[in-house]
Amino acid sequence: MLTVVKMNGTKKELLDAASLLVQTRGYNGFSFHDLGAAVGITTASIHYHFPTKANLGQQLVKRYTAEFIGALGDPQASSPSQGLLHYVGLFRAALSDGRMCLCGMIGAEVDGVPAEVSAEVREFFRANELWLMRVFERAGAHTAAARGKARLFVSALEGAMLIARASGDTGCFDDVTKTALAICGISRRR
Amino acid sequence: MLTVVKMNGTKKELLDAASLLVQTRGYNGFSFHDLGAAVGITTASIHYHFPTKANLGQQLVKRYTAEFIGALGDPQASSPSQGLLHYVGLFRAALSDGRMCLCGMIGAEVDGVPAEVSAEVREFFRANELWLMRVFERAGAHTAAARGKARLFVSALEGAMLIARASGDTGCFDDVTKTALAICGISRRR
DNA sequence: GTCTATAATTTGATAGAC
DNA sequence: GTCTATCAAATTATAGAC
Repeated sequence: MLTVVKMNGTKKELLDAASLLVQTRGYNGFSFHDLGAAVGITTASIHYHFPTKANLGQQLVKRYTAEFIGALGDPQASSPSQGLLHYVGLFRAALSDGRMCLCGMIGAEVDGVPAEVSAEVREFFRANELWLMRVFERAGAHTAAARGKARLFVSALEGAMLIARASGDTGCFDDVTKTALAICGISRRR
Repeated sequence: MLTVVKMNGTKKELLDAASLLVQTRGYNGFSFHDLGAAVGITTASIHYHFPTKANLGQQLVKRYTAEFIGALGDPQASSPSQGLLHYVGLFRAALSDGRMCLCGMIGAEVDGVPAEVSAEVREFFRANELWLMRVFERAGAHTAAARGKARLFVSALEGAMLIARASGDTGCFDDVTKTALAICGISRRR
């Protein structure tokens, strides 16, 4: 079960700053020094809030997943095409901020991060697939077809984010989402 | 222009081992010690072949791009659907070996790697888009539509690789390529 | 080409004062 | 909660012998 946890000021600031660092440089691309400098405290103080870097990473991904799935809301609350647009919007917002999806980033590095971190990333993709499947099911797809569309959709968005950032061309992402939405979203029957 | 460079034994072994390390753990997920241990030499000896880690990364991506595009061959040598199957096969082979695409990996980490490395990654995606565009153009698509399909196709494959590895489920990749091929490849007109 | 030795910095982490 | 001080290990890199 995904639950959003309340927390005090500094801990939230640390998670926010760490999120930005991971989403731009990767889990192994930032140090406690970088993080402390971003928030204005020493590396020793970070350890008061997070005993280890692995624990920080785990809490980071847990919070991200809970907030992401929470922001998605009920997959059958609106029309399928509206739901997909909403879904795309969450990824697009991160990209506009210069960020990769947190779990897309750590998912790439999967063999280079502690096991407790990668385990949380797996949960993120499981939850995403489920949410998208329900959208496609509402649109009339049966389970297998819905899973296929869900996997294509999330793959295309993660890949498009990655390539848009690597290429320094945000338009690449918009091209892909436009095509993906046309295929999976508003599939008018002739 | 992309050219494949001849090189002696140890340097090739280093590039091969470094490739595996980057494709599994990321550029910032391995050290010269890891690399030396994999090849059986000391970190000091690595510096004889590559002055810096950034230079190693640059040569790594250059070689990868040249070999990848070289393996693709002429985009209009066979039928579009055969060409796309061949393209998918290159990604699938890496995944079967437990690897992410080298440039997909570094593309994610783009803000956390030296500029000379990220520049080479940009070139990889530019070359991929061009190759796929020529395939879709041969299939009858005009420039804009061909670019849209090319971007969707490469995005879906990179994203599917990432998620398949993160989820520990290779079937995820096969699901996506099957759908992507059905959409982009053998699009029989009714 | 590869090694030993070494250097300079960085990194994740702990102890204990305030 | 945050700091100073400190630590051990890791990391990239150089000098010079073989």
